[in-house]
Amino acid sequence: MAERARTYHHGDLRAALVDEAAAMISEGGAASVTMRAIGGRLGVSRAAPYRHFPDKAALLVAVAVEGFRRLDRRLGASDGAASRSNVERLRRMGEEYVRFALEHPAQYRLMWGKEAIARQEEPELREAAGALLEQLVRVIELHQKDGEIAPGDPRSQAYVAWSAVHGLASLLIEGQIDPNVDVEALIRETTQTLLDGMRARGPAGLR
Amino acid sequence: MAERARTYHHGDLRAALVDEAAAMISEGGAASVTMRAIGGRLGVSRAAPYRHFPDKAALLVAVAVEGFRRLDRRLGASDGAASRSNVERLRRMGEEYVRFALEHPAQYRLMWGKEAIARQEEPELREAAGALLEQLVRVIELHQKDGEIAPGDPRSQAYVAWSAVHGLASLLIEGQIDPNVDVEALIRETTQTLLDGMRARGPAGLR
DNA sequence: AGATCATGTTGACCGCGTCAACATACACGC
DNA sequence: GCGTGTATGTTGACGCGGTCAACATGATCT
Repeated sequence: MAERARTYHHGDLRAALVDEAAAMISEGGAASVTMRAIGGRLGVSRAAPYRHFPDKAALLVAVAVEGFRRLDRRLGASDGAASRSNVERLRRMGEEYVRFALEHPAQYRLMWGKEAIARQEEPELREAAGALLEQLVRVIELHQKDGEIAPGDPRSQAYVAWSAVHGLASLLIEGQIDPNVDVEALIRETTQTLLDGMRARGPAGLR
Repeated sequence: MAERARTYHHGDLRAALVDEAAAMISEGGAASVTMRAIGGRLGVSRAAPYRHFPDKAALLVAVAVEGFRRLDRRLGASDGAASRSNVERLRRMGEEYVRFALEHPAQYRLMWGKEAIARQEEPELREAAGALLEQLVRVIELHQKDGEIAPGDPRSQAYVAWSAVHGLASLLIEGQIDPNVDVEALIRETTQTLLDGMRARGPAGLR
């Protein structure tokens, strides 16, 4: 958007801070992000960020929120690319989800690292993650209409699906998976198992 | 084991440090663990821990390793409690896994927070997590023999199962799940979907 | 132009991880 | 029993990082 660089105090620090923090996270992990370093890279002083964020945690929250939004958009795009009413939409979303995490491991980690970020509920974060969930719910409802997924509360089904892909992404990112494993195959197997399970049966308990 | 308290320099600092760190993590989160604070609580000075761990990260790794071992034992116990050759073993393990995470959220988070702990591969951690995986693999092999789970590489199936429960645990712990949801029901639905999916079909791709 | 606000800078403080120098207690050979 | 060495613990100091307060300066509005 507005691209003016050098005339003002800085131009658009707030946005630059978020971008730069995200970049540093990608390059050197969250630990490498320091108020001094980020200021230095942007040519401002260490305390400048405090005019835009109350503290470092707030800046990191902004980066995490941006991450959720990017992921949200990406899943939306992948969904749009699927032929409409195609039963494979959910599968594609799941695969794209995991790929996103693999491409941006440090940021993805940050999106989940509430501990290091904020202890109280950040409404913006909650909201961004909620949008992701909503998107999932809608696709599941579509699949239900096609008879591709068993009837039942789409929200709890969405949680189940989210658990599966987030868990896999997590395992992969944290290096918990044997490097000899074919990652793409594992992603496919996970989504396949998930879809099979979701198709099988209604609420629970009846085997 | 050896329980002598007050005679020696300290008695058994190393173990006490790990215990105390784990306790502090439970109470106040990982951020509340500081070399000075932990020393204070144990009546030693801030530098004392350095006689037992090269740095703070190593101490935290020890706590994480202990977490993996506890979880491993707990799953083993829950498995033993199931009647032998019962097809419900995997379900029980999955449910116990999530419950463990809910009961020890901060420690569970630490077990996955490599970022904050160590960037290079900690063999001990890897090993402890590996034991967990092995246990899963064995149970899956059993279920395959019973025809309860489709044939296929039990290791990749184990990863799929692990993904599901770890993902759910993660969502729950990080508060990503609507508090109105019935957690126990969600746990059951997740394991049920997982089991249904694993029963359905072999390798992948054939629908 | 002058007042006012937004934005940025500098100096200082404090807590934390960590190392080096020093202290002490236990262990073992005589 | 007694020195001596090693394991364990303590204290002082350093540097880094987050943050606040006081100050500076560019922008904005009348």
